[in-house]
Amino acid sequence: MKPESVEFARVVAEIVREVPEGKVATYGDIATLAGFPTHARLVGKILGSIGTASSVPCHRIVNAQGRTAPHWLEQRALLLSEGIEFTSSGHVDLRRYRWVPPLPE
DNA sequence: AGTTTGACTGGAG
DNA sequence: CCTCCAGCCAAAC
Repeated sequence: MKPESVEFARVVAEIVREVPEGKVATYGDIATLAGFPTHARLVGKILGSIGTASSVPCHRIVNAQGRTAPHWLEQRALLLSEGIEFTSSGHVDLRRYRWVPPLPE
């Protein structure tokens, strides 16, 4: 099997779980933090395989444009309930809500 | 082993 | 703001 794929999926879940309420992260960010900057699409696939029932707040993950997933209509409502504001065109204001991981001094 | 697909990205029209 | 296009890379067929 491929330990890399399993590890990647595991790390992605770990990172997404660290995203605080009221904040969002992009697929590219998660992929980069996981150690694979070029696998943004894989992040989406993994989150999809995880499912919303998981302890991973996958609804806080949006694309680099601050837009919600095209095939997941409920996501927008979830973000709104966490206090995240959307612009008139329906995208998250990344300028204010993008999550920045805690830096180790 | 070749082709298609995708919860992406950034730029162009 | 919207849609389309090309680049990207691993998983699924």
